[in-house]
Amino acid sequence: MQMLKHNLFEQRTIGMPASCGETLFLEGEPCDEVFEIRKGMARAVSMSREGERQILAFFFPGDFIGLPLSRHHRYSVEAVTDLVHVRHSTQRWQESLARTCQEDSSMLKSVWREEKAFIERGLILGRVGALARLSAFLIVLSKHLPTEHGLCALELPQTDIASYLAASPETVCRGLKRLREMQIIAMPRRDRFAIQYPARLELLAEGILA
Amino acid sequence: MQMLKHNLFEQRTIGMPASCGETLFLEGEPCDEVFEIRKGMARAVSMSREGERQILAFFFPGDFIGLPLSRHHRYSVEAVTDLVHVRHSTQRWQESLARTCQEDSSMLKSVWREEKAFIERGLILGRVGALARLSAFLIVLSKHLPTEHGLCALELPQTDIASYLAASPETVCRGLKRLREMQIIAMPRRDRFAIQYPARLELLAEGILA
DNA sequence: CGGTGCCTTGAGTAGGTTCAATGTTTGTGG
DNA sequence: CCACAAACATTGAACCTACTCAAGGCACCG
Repeated sequence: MQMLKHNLFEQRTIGMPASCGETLFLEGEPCDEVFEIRKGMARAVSMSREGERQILAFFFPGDFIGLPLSRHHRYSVEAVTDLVHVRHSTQRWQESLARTCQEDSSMLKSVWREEKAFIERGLILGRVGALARLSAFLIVLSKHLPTEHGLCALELPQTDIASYLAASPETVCRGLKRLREMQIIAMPRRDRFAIQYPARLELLAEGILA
Repeated sequence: MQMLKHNLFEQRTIGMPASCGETLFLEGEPCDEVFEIRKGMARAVSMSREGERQILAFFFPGDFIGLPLSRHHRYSVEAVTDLVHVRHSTQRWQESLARTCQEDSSMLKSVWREEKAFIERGLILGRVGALARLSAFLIVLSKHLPTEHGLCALELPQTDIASYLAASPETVCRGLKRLREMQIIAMPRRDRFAIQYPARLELLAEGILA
């Protein structure tokens, strides 16, 4: 295991806490720091001039965000849950990128993960039908969320899901209800869920099942 | 002007032609080459298992695509119009990135442009109302397309627009008609358009105007 | 115990999809 | 040069989904 050597940013530094709702950085601010999520969940938010809020992506432990690809941040990032994160100096990140990107591509991968998060939403929003979008989202979520006793912790207001899916909160609520009734997911509590029939959920996500 | 020195990829190499409809690379292929668009227009396409086709992004002259952020391409790229492009070795691209990314961020910018293309679609798909999405798309397009006599060359089938906007072709057609009737855009031919009232188009895009 | 924020449910409506038919443009071969 | 085919664009009508509006329920917090 030489992973540690390659990437300065993986370990070593001490995580800082941020509490639910806190803003890590704002759209338009200069890219001085790279943020690494260690624990919890964050959201990328974009605001149109008239205050229309859109959630562009969610980020999970291991993700690096606010990469200095442009001079200023193109989106704000807020903590969805309480989280632990690390701030790295942009300059050191860039140096480390220069150093490692000839040998391996571990740091380019972190660039990729940021990009992937945005592509993912595009793919989800491109689907027809609110149930298909919701299903696709749950599948993605379940791969990132910590699981215990077979239950995913869904510490995410439905309003956020709605904003991410470009749907109304009511539609999200009804969609979840529908999935429960179809026994495809279980939700013993509002903030816990389990996928009971992954195959059927996939079918829904692909728009095959009604 | 020291731009040329920084980035190996900007000039010098000879462009190769590709004709309308041609595939530059396929989803799943290894990232051996980086593609630079010199002239024309390309589209990123993703296929779901059942053959559901989605257009994820459009690319324009100056864009670098197929960046080696992951081992395999996450989307296919096809020529929308006849185009001229350059293929760079991934290895040399990476070396050049390592060399330049300490001094300036010109190459990181090209990473950013790829990412931006995906974010852009997310922002557009997040809007409510087909007219708003279409308007937002036209605004973006008009900034990229070559203009002559005040007319943008829209060498883009409406079906592609529909796929990009996650709408049916009929809706796109009716939307364009509506914009023409409102005198916000002019379309003397099917493949030419001009924005007559940018301000009103923006309002539509923001969902303010009906 | 009352408040506040979020979730849930219902009813009515508007907007977009689908289906189907027609029109237009482009390219091809006679 | 014309005729025909294929692909794309346009239009209308019926249907249906998801949104809006509005009211009530639940849970957490002081």
